[in-house]
Amino acid sequence: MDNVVADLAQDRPRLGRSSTAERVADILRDRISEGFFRPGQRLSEESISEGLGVSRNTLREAFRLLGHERLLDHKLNRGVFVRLPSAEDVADLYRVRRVLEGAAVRRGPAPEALAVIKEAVLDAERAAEQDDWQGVGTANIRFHQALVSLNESPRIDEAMRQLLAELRLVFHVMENPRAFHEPFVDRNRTLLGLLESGRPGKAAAYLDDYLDHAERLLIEAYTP
Amino acid sequence: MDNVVADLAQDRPRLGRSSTAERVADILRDRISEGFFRPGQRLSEESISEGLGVSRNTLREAFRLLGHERLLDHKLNRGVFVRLPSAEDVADLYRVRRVLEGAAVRRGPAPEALAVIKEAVLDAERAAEQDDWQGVGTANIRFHQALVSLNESPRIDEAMRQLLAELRLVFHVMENPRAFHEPFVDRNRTLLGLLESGRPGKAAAYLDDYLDHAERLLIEAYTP
DNA sequence: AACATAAGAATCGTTGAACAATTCGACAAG
DNA sequence: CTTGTCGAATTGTTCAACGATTCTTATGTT
Repeated sequence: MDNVVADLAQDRPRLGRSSTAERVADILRDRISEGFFRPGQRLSEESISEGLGVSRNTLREAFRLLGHERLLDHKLNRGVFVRLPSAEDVADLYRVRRVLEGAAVRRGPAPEALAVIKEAVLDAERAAEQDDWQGVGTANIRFHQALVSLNESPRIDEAMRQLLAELRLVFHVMENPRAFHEPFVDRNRTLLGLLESGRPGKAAAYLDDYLDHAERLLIEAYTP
Repeated sequence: MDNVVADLAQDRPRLGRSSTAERVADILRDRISEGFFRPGQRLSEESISEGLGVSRNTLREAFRLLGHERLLDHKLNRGVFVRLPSAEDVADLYRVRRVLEGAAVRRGPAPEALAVIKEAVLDAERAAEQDDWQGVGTANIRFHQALVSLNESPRIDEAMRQLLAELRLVFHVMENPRAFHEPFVDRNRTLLGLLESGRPGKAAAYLDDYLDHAERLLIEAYTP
């Protein structure tokens, strides 16, 4: 019985998990992430509150939440816009990635975490074989999220989630995001191998080169 | 003329920089940081909105902002409380510090950034001589903020600001926060020396030990 | 006396309307 | 072509109201 109680305690955070504003934020976050709302687009309070059937006040609370996640840009008296990251933003996002992912691989893999990473690599390879580049993209995101989870820090996991959501904004203004993901299917496989072989230094060096490559490719293809 | 326009563009972010909700959030953030509102305390919407002369809706927007900074805890239908970090939170904060500060020292110092760090060390030493432990605390915070700035990443700077604000919550529920800061005046000096001598590896190792020490001390003295 | 239950008060969540403040485009004047 | 002015549209903020939820207190039962 104690086991049951302990297990249930895990779900406790999900209990408070519902206010209209937060649910609205969830919806908008999904819409932005899937590209329904394009970067740079203005989100009208009136039309969206009417469309979702919530009051303007509630919608504004949701806007604040997403603004803090850097998905929306709140300009005083002018409204909220889907964030359009600058080239400088992209550079900074990769600075953060180098720090977070670098620390992760240097730390070395924990057994279960490594299984999740391997799964992401396999998913990416399967999707690539079927020319499903959308699938490759999401698998790639899962890969890096799992990589960062090696730090075993909830706050770092959360920061990485936000970072990747922001990066997705960049992909949405690129011409052909598919071609961009292509070379990294193999590189993920290689990085996984280095992790398994237990050579943190080697893996970290490879990761640095990996991220340099990705950033360069992204900046080139990026037209803000 | 083009120069003038380019220069002015720098100030553009400051233009949007004021809405009542944000100013309210600034006030509350200061009050929390200085300990006027204690961790665990509930902040009544009615009394605070009346006290500040703003409407409940505006106050709630401010609450959302601080909630996202982990300074407030928003419990559905029960109100907002000043966050009271758990021991697990403290452990996680130090995990993040190890990553962010570790990456900073490994990267090695830039000349001007090093000047800011040195200034913080001197401030701490001066304050310590006068038994001004409040001053030592703020100087110590400046030291670590400057340290992290070696990463040259606005997002990491921002994350560190939030982290330190959260850590201040912990200090506010400790019995004697002064004694806690005392041993680190010297350690900051030592770490600075290692940075100047240009041995990133040595500095990183020392920092790890530094943070282990600080975390242990903090956990011991912490009564949540 | 201990406990469960139920009524009541207090507070939050959300809405809708209202008005002031600000932005933006159009158009007229210099 | 630049500058000033007007007006429509949108945001910023407030206010009042009501249902929903939590907390408190009183009541009754064993």
